Amino acid sequence: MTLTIATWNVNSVRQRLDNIARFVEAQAPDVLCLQEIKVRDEDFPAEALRGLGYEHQLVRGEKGYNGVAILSRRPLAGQNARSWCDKDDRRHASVRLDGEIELHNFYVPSGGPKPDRDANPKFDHKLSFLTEMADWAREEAIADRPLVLLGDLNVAPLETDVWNHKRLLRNVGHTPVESEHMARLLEAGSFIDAERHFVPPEEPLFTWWGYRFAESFQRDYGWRLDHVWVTPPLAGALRSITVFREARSWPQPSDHVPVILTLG
DNA sequence: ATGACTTGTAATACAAGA
Repeated sequence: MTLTIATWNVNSVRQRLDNIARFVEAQAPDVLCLQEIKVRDEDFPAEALRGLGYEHQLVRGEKGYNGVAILSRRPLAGQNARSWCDKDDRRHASVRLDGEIELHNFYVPSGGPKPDRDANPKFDHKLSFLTEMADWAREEAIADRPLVLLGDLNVAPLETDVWNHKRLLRNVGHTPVESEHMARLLEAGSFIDAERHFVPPEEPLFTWWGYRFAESFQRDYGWRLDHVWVTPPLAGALRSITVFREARSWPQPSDHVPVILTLG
Protein backbone atom coordinates (compact mmCIF):
# COMPACT_ATOMS: atom_id res chain seq x y z
CA MET A 1 0.00 0.00 0.00
CA THR A 2 1.57 3.24 -1.12
CA LEU A 3 0.63 6.82 -0.38
CA THR A 4 1.40 9.59 -2.85
CA ILE A 5 1.41 13.23 -1.76
CA ALA A 6 1.95 16.13 -4.15
CA THR A 7 2.77 19.78 -3.45
CA TRP A 8 2.16 22.54 -5.99
CA ASN A 9 2.19 26.31 -5.84
CA VAL A 10 -0.46 26.87 -8.51
CA ASN A 11 -0.37 30.70 -8.54
CA SER A 12 -4.19 31.04 -8.48
CA VAL A 13 -6.29 27.87 -8.29
CA ARG A 14 -9.00 29.35 -10.51
CA GLN A 15 -6.56 30.17 -13.32
CA ARG A 16 -5.01 26.72 -13.08
CA LEU A 17 -8.01 24.35 -13.11
CA ASP A 18 -7.21 22.92 -16.54
CA ASN A 19 -3.57 22.34 -15.57
CA ILE A 20 -4.61 20.73 -12.30
CA ALA A 21 -6.95 18.39 -14.18
CA ARG A 22 -4.16 17.51 -16.59
CA PHE A 23 -1.76 16.85 -13.72
CA VAL A 24 -4.27 14.66 -11.90
CA GLU A 25 -4.92 12.72 -15.09
CA ALA A 26 -1.19 12.05 -15.41
CA GLN A 27 -0.26 11.40 -11.77
CA ALA A 28 -3.41 11.07 -9.65
CA PRO A 29 -1.73 11.67 -6.30
CA ASP A 30 -3.72 10.51 -3.27
CA VAL A 31 -3.22 13.90 -1.65
CA LEU A 32 -2.69 17.24 -3.39
CA CYS A 33 -1.37 20.19 -1.39
CA LEU A 34 -1.76 23.59 -3.03
CA GLN A 35 -0.25 26.98 -2.25
CA GLU A 36 -1.11 30.49 -3.46
CA ILE A 37 -4.69 29.58 -4.23
CA LYS A 38 -5.47 33.33 -4.14
CA VAL A 39 -9.15 32.93 -3.38
CA ARG A 40 -11.60 33.21 -0.50
CA ASP A 41 -12.86 29.94 0.94
CA GLU A 42 -16.36 30.58 -0.39
CA ASP A 43 -15.06 31.03 -3.96
CA PHE A 44 -12.76 27.98 -3.92
CA PRO A 45 -13.63 25.63 -6.84
CA ALA A 46 -14.48 22.79 -4.46
CA GLU A 47 -16.94 21.09 -6.82
CA ALA A 48 -14.53 20.99 -9.77
CA LEU A 49 -11.84 19.44 -7.57
CA ARG A 50 -14.27 16.92 -6.11
CA GLY A 51 -14.93 15.96 -9.73
CA LEU A 52 -11.24 15.09 -10.04
CA GLY A 53 -11.57 12.67 -7.14
CA TYR A 54 -10.67 14.94 -4.24
CA GLU A 55 -13.69 14.48 -2.05
CA HIS A 56 -11.93 15.49 1.17
CA GLN A 57 -10.77 19.10 1.30
CA LEU A 58 -9.26 21.49 3.80
CA VAL A 59 -9.20 25.02 2.41
CA ARG A 60 -7.53 27.99 4.07
CA GLY A 61 -7.94 30.86 1.65
CA GLU A 62 -8.01 34.63 1.65
CA LYS A 63 -8.89 37.30 -0.86
CA GLY A 64 -6.33 37.85 -3.60
CA TYR A 65 -3.17 36.56 -1.94
CA ASN A 66 -1.61 33.50 -0.34
CA GLY A 67 -3.93 30.66 0.71
CA VAL A 68 -3.32 26.91 0.99
CA ALA A 69 -5.43 23.80 0.55
CA ILE A 70 -5.11 20.06 1.19
CA LEU A 71 -7.17 17.87 -1.16
CA SER A 72 -7.42 14.15 -0.61
CA ARG A 73 -8.92 10.99 -2.06
CA ARG A 74 -8.82 9.43 1.40
CA PRO A 75 -10.50 10.71 4.55
CA LEU A 76 -8.76 13.46 6.47
CA ALA A 77 -8.57 13.72 10.23
CA GLY A 78 -7.28 16.35 12.59
CA GLN A 79 -7.82 19.28 10.22
CA ASN A 80 -5.91 22.18 11.67
CA ALA A 81 -4.13 25.44 10.90
CA ARG A 82 -2.39 28.12 12.84
CA SER A 83 -1.25 31.68 12.49
CA TRP A 84 2.41 32.62 12.17
CA CYS A 85 4.14 35.84 13.15
CA ASP A 86 0.87 37.13 14.66
CA LYS A 87 -0.66 37.60 11.22
CA ASP A 88 -3.94 36.18 9.98
CA ASP A 89 -2.65 35.43 6.48
CA ARG A 90 -3.29 31.89 5.23
CA ARG A 91 0.06 30.13 4.94
CA HIS A 92 -0.45 26.82 6.72
CA ALA A 93 -2.81 23.87 6.99
CA SER A 94 -2.36 20.44 8.52
CA VAL A 95 -4.16 17.09 8.59
CA ARG A 96 -3.67 13.50 9.65
CA LEU A 97 -3.66 10.79 6.99
CA ASP A 98 -4.45 7.11 7.42
CA GLY A 99 -4.83 7.72 11.13
CA GLU A 100 -1.20 8.43 11.89
CA ILE A 101 0.83 10.43 9.36
CA GLU A 102 0.76 14.15 10.05
CA LEU A 103 0.92 16.41 7.00
CA HIS A 104 1.79 20.13 7.15
CA ASN A 105 1.38 22.32 4.08
CA PHE A 106 3.25 25.67 4.14
CA TYR A 107 3.57 28.79 2.05
CA VAL A 108 6.54 30.71 3.46
CA PRO A 109 6.64 34.48 2.70
CA SER A 110 8.65 35.31 -0.42
CA GLY A 111 10.60 38.06 1.35
CA GLY A 112 10.25 41.10 -0.89
CA PRO A 113 12.88 42.57 -3.19
CA LYS A 114 15.82 43.34 -0.91
CA PRO A 115 17.60 40.93 1.48
CA ASP A 116 17.85 43.47 4.29
CA ARG A 117 15.92 42.93 7.53
CA ASP A 118 16.04 46.57 8.54
CA ALA A 119 15.14 48.14 5.20
CA ASN A 120 12.64 45.50 4.04
CA PRO A 121 9.89 44.37 6.45
CA LYS A 122 8.99 41.47 4.15
CA PHE A 123 12.45 39.99 4.48
CA ASP A 124 12.23 40.34 8.25
CA HIS A 125 8.85 38.59 8.14
CA LYS A 126 10.32 35.72 6.12
CA LEU A 127 13.20 35.13 8.54
CA SER A 128 10.88 35.43 11.54
CA PHE A 129 8.51 32.94 9.93
CA LEU A 130 11.30 30.39 9.47
CA THR A 131 12.46 30.95 13.06
CA GLU A 132 8.93 30.45 14.35
CA MET A 133 8.65 27.22 12.36
CA ALA A 134 11.88 25.98 13.96
CA ASP A 135 10.60 26.89 17.45
CA TRP A 136 7.38 25.03 16.70
CA ALA A 137 9.25 21.95 15.46
CA ARG A 138 11.35 21.89 18.61
CA GLU A 139 8.61 22.67 21.11
CA GLU A 140 6.25 20.10 19.61
CA ALA A 141 9.01 17.50 19.38
CA ILE A 142 7.82 16.67 15.90
CA ALA A 143 10.97 14.68 15.15
CA ASP A 144 9.47 11.81 17.16
CA ARG A 145 6.26 11.60 15.11
CA PRO A 146 5.66 10.38 11.54
CA LEU A 147 5.27 13.74 9.84
CA VAL A 148 5.54 15.24 6.35
CA LEU A 149 6.29 18.96 5.97
CA LEU A 150 6.04 20.31 2.46
CA GLY A 151 5.22 23.34 0.39
CA ASP A 152 6.63 26.47 -1.16
CA LEU A 153 9.30 27.34 1.39
CA ASN A 154 10.71 30.08 -0.87
CA VAL A 155 14.35 29.27 -0.10
CA ALA A 156 16.81 27.51 -2.43
CA PRO A 157 19.46 26.54 0.14
CA LEU A 158 22.15 24.69 -1.86
CA GLU A 159 24.43 25.94 -4.62
CA THR A 160 22.82 23.42 -6.96
CA ASP A 161 19.33 24.63 -6.02
CA VAL A 162 19.72 27.63 -8.35
CA TRP A 163 20.86 27.92 -11.94
CA ASN A 164 23.72 30.27 -11.07
CA HIS A 165 24.90 30.28 -7.46
CA LYS A 166 27.45 33.10 -7.75
CA ARG A 167 25.12 35.38 -9.60
CA LEU A 168 22.18 34.80 -7.25
CA LEU A 169 23.91 34.84 -3.85
CA ARG A 170 22.54 38.29 -3.05
CA ASN A 171 19.07 37.56 -4.39
CA VAL A 172 16.21 36.96 -1.97
CA GLY A 173 15.60 33.22 -1.86
CA HIS A 174 19.27 32.24 -2.07
CA THR A 175 21.08 34.39 0.52
CA PRO A 176 23.23 32.69 3.17
CA VAL A 177 21.08 34.04 6.02
CA GLU A 178 17.97 32.39 4.51
CA SER A 179 19.81 29.10 3.98
CA GLU A 180 20.96 29.23 7.63
CA HIS A 181 17.41 29.78 8.85
CA MET A 182 16.24 26.85 6.74
CA ALA A 183 19.06 24.66 8.07
CA ARG A 184 18.04 25.47 11.64
CA LEU A 185 14.46 24.47 10.84
CA LEU A 186 15.64 21.21 9.28
CA GLU A 187 17.68 20.49 12.38
CA ALA A 188 14.90 21.44 14.79
CA GLY A 189 12.69 18.71 13.32
CA SER A 190 15.53 16.30 12.46
CA PHE A 191 13.99 16.40 8.99
CA ILE A 192 15.14 14.43 5.98
CA ASP A 193 15.07 16.51 2.79
CA ALA A 194 13.28 13.92 0.65
CA GLU A 195 14.17 15.61 -2.65
CA ARG A 196 17.88 15.50 -1.84
CA HIS A 197 17.49 11.99 -0.43
CA PHE A 198 16.81 10.87 -4.00
CA VAL A 199 18.69 13.49 -6.03
CA PRO A 200 22.31 13.99 -4.89
CA PRO A 201 23.26 17.53 -3.82
CA GLU A 202 25.83 17.74 -6.61
CA GLU A 203 23.03 17.59 -9.17
CA PRO A 204 20.99 20.71 -10.06
CA LEU A 205 17.34 20.37 -9.06
CA PHE A 206 14.71 23.04 -9.68
CA THR A 207 10.98 23.43 -9.08
CA TRP A 208 10.43 27.07 -10.13
CA TRP A 209 11.23 29.03 -13.28
CA GLY A 210 10.28 32.73 -13.29
CA TYR A 211 7.87 34.32 -15.72
CA ARG A 212 9.94 37.46 -16.23
CA PHE A 213 13.07 35.98 -17.66
CA ALA A 214 12.20 35.17 -21.25
CA GLU A 215 12.59 31.45 -21.93
CA SER A 216 13.64 30.79 -18.34
CA PHE A 217 12.35 27.24 -18.54
CA GLN A 218 13.83 26.52 -21.97
CA ARG A 219 17.21 27.71 -20.67
CA ASP A 220 16.62 25.96 -17.33
CA TYR A 221 17.13 29.13 -15.29
CA GLY A 222 15.42 27.52 -12.30
CA TRP A 223 15.35 27.49 -8.52
CA ARG A 224 14.39 24.77 -6.00
CA LEU A 225 11.86 26.61 -3.85
CA ASP A 226 9.40 23.78 -3.23
CA HIS A 227 10.37 21.20 -0.64
CA VAL A 228 9.22 17.88 0.79
CA TRP A 229 10.61 16.84 4.16
CA VAL A 230 9.89 13.88 6.43
CA THR A 231 10.76 13.11 10.04
CA PRO A 232 12.92 10.08 10.97
CA PRO A 233 9.95 7.78 11.73
CA LEU A 234 9.10 7.98 8.00
CA ALA A 235 12.64 7.49 6.70
CA GLY A 236 12.07 3.80 6.02
CA ALA A 237 8.89 4.55 4.08
CA LEU A 238 10.52 6.85 1.49
CA ARG A 239 10.03 5.35 -1.98
CA SER A 240 10.47 8.14 -4.54
CA ILE A 241 10.32 11.83 -5.37
CA THR A 242 9.14 13.12 -8.74
CA VAL A 243 9.66 16.71 -9.82
CA PHE A 244 7.01 16.97 -12.53
CA ARG A 245 8.84 19.38 -14.81
CA GLU A 246 6.60 18.91 -17.82
CA ALA A 247 3.85 20.96 -16.16
CA ARG A 248 6.00 24.08 -16.73
CA SER A 249 5.74 23.59 -20.51
CA TRP A 250 1.93 23.42 -20.61
CA PRO A 251 -0.20 26.38 -21.74
CA GLN A 252 -0.77 29.01 -19.04
CA PRO A 253 1.54 27.33 -16.55
CA SER A 254 2.18 28.15 -12.93
CA ASP A 255 5.76 29.30 -12.42
CA HIS A 256 6.14 26.34 -10.00
CA VAL A 257 5.81 22.65 -10.89
CA PRO A 258 4.36 19.84 -8.75
CA VAL A 259 6.58 17.62 -6.63
CA ILE A 260 5.28 14.16 -5.74
CA LEU A 261 6.35 12.06 -2.77
CA THR A 262 5.67 8.33 -2.68
CA LEU A 263 5.62 6.59 0.71
CA GLY A 264 5.29 2.83 1.00
C1' DA B 1 18.61 46.40 -15.35
C1' DT B 2 15.19 48.01 -8.99
C1' DG B 3 13.26 45.10 -16.34
C1' DA B 4 11.15 41.36 -18.76
C1' DC B 5 5.49 38.25 -16.90
C1' DT B 6 1.30 36.84 -14.42
C1' DT B 7 -2.22 37.37 -11.03
C1' DG B 8 -6.03 39.81 -8.36
C1' DT B 9 -8.26 44.00 -7.37
C1' DA B 10 -10.37 47.49 -9.17
C1' DA B 11 -11.09 50.29 -12.91
C1' DT B 12 -6.75 50.77 -16.89
C1' DA B 13 -3.14 51.43 -12.75
C1' DC B 14 -1.09 49.14 -8.71
C1' DA B 15 0.63 45.57 -5.48
C1' DA B 16 2.79 41.25 -5.14
C1' DG B 17 5.39 37.47 -6.49
C1' DA B 18 10.95 35.79 -5.75
